[in-house]
Formats: sequence, C-alpha cells, structure tokens
Amino acid sequence: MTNMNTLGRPLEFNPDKVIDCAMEVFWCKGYTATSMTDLLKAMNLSKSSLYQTFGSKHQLFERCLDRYADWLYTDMAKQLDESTSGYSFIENFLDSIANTAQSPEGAKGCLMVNSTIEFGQKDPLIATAIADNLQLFSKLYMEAVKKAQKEGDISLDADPQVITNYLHVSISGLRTMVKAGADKKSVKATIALILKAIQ
Amino acid sequence: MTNMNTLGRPLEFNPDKVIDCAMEVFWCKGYTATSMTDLLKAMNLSKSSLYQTFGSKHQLFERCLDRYADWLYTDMAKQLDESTSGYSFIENFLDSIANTAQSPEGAKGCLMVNSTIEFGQKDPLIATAIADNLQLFSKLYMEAVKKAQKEGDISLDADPQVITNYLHVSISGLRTMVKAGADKKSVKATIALILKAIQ
DNA sequence: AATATTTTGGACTAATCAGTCCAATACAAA
DNA sequence: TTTGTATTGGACTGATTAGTCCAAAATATT
Repeated sequence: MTNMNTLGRPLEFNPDKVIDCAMEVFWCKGYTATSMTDLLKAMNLSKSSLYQTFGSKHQLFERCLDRYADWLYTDMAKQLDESTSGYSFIENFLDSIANTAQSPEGAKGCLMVNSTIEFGQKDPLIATAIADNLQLFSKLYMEAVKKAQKEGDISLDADPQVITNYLHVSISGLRTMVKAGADKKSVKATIALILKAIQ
Repeated sequence: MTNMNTLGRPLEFNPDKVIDCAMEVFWCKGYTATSMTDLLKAMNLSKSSLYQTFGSKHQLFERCLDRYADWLYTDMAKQLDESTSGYSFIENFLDSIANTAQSPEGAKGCLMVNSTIEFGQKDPLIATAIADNLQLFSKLYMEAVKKAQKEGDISLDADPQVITNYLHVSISGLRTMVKAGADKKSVKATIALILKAIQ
C-alpha cells in the first residue's frame, strides 16, 4: 500500500507536501480546468507516483478539499481563540476577505466556494465532502456567535444557527464580489452593512 | 457574413433560439466542462454551422453570457415595474431564489455567479462582459432601492450604492447556499436576516 | 435554365485528456 | 551479498478536445 512501508524503495516525496501543491493548482484553476500535466508539474511527481499514491484525479481532489478545509479551519480556530471577543473575530475575518480585494489571493477566492459552484450536487462524493467541511465551519461560526451573544455584542433573541447561515452566505457573496474584481473600499462598506444585521 | 443574406442557401436554424440552447448547457455544466459535442447536440447544429455563425466556443460563450443577462434583466425590470413597492420587489426577488432550493433550477445557480467563480479575472474578455452585465443589474437594484427610500421602507441616510453592493453579495451568497443544497426553510430564514440590514 | 452565393455534412487534424503498464531502480531485511 | 518489496520513469493507450476544410446542397437572381 501507500507509505508506512518498512520494506522496499522509500518514497522520494512527502505526500502531505505535494497535496498542498495540488491544492494550489485546483484552487487557482478549478477541478475541470486542471489537467494531470498541471498537477504533475506542480507536485513534481511522476505519473506512476501520483496514481500509486492518490489513485485518480478525482480522489486527489477530494484529498485537496479536505486538506484545504482542515488548513483553513485550523487557522480560523486559532484566530477565534486569540481574538478579544466573538464579534471582533467575525469582524476581523470579514475584513481579511476585504484585504484580498484586487490581489492574486483574492482572485483565487475560496476553494470551498469555488467547488460548490463548479460541482453543486452533480458529484455526490464531492457534494458530501463539501457539506461535511461546511458543517465544520458552521460549528466554528456558531461558537463565535454564541460567544458574542454572551459578551453582549449580538442580541440574545437572534437564532445562532440563522446568523451562522447568514455568515456563510455573506462570506460566499463577498468572495464572489472580490473575484469579480471589486475594490477594497466597496467591499469594506458592504461588510459594515453585513454586520449591521447581526447587531 | 452571418445572416442578413438575400442570396444563397438560407439558414436552417434561428441563431437566437440556438443560443438559448447553448446557454442552457453552459449554465448547467460551466464553460470548461462543456464540450463542443455537448453544444452541437443541444443546439442541433452541424459543426460548420456553429463555427460559421458563432466563430468559436469562447465567442459563443460570450454571446450566451450577454443573452443570459439580457433575459434576466428584462424579467427583473418587468418584476420591478409590476411590483407594489421597491422593497417588495427586493423581497420577492430574494424569495424567488429561496424557492429554487433543492430543485433542478436551484442546482443550476446563476450563470453570472457561476462564470464569475469559474473565470474571475483570468479571461479579460469575459471579465469585462461580466462586469458590464453586473453594472446593468446594479442600475436596476439602485432604482429599486431609491424607490424604497422614497416609499419609506429603506432609511434615507443609507447609501443606495452600498445597499446595491450588499444585495449583489447577498444574492451571490444565496445562490451558492442553494447550490450547496440548503433547504428552503433555512434560505428563507437567512433572507429575513439579510433584509434586516437594509431596513 | 444557368449562375452566383451561402449553408451544411462530415471527414479530418493535431493536441491533449486521464489513466495503464512494466522494466529499471532503490532500499530493508536476511 | 542475495532476496524481497516498493517506487519510479517513461512509453503507451484509446478517447476526447477544439477547430479546419471542402465537396455537396439549397436558395435568389439573372
């Protein structure tokens, strides 16, 4: 099988590291527009190694999706943990999206949003992968919202689940706006209005 | 050239009608995932006729984008015209998105949003096509917002341009949420919160 | 009926697609 | 050093990609 071998020729690459390379390509180009040649070049792997280790383009993509969600979740959880308040965490996260406006990072958007739009419900495996990862972020948002409610920044009679969905919608929308080329000033003004609904 | 000929063999198809067929395919599958074979089948055209009339896959897609925007704009302008108030127009439009939840129509999403995510700023021609069409909808939203302000449903000290951007973000976000498979009830609850920010 | 003009069907191309396969290679254990 | 096991490079496959080209067909004008 893959890795964990004590016998035979050792792997010449770090599977986790090359997944990051693949993720980057899928993130920039989308699944369909990415060719195996693109991936091979970015991952600096031979065809055999790629297929041996990851099975297929589709399976590799699933791995990338999970890796992306994991990476983003870890980062956001850290942000939440280090934040002075639940509300400021939300505020800062939205602001960080605005700061990607008209930059290469902003042009990439969010791999989860990109994949949701590219696949929708067409591919059951990917649809569940996205749904599962979305659930992960929901929990994080929920935590932040409940914290903000305790801290008096968000009204107590608001339903945290509704606010969580509202945040998802706002974030996807902002990412789309940024991808469409909106400038930082417009995005920030929009964010101010977004936050108005949850106060 | 194309059409408007008085001499020679007449076209066996209606260019406008077959564009609608192509639009449908691009809408469902995205640009990259759509093959010429898909288009040929959907449009019921021979390869020569397609290339003769539309030039290339790319040019055909541009035509489809414009056609889509035109079609949607016309429909929305009519809705605004027939609406009892500016605010109810906005409300009804958001509600119509919620009603596509977990249906084939919802799975398609919005061709403008889909294309924004698929292309971003990668393709200058398509980026401008999207930006131009977005501008069209901005004017419509702006009109509705200003009307709602006059009618006392939206506060007069709110900047109509900011609300317009906010609506764009909300609509893109809702379309993404629906594509991800959200149920009607959740979407409607989210819309209620979205509207809260502009009252 | 002859001619000019245009569209159409379909054969064709060269490039690219994802994926397979195997001999050569490189290591650990014996 | 031999043996067993796993990885690697790269040739190869068949299908599909967008796009070209030209002879045949279909019409309006003369």
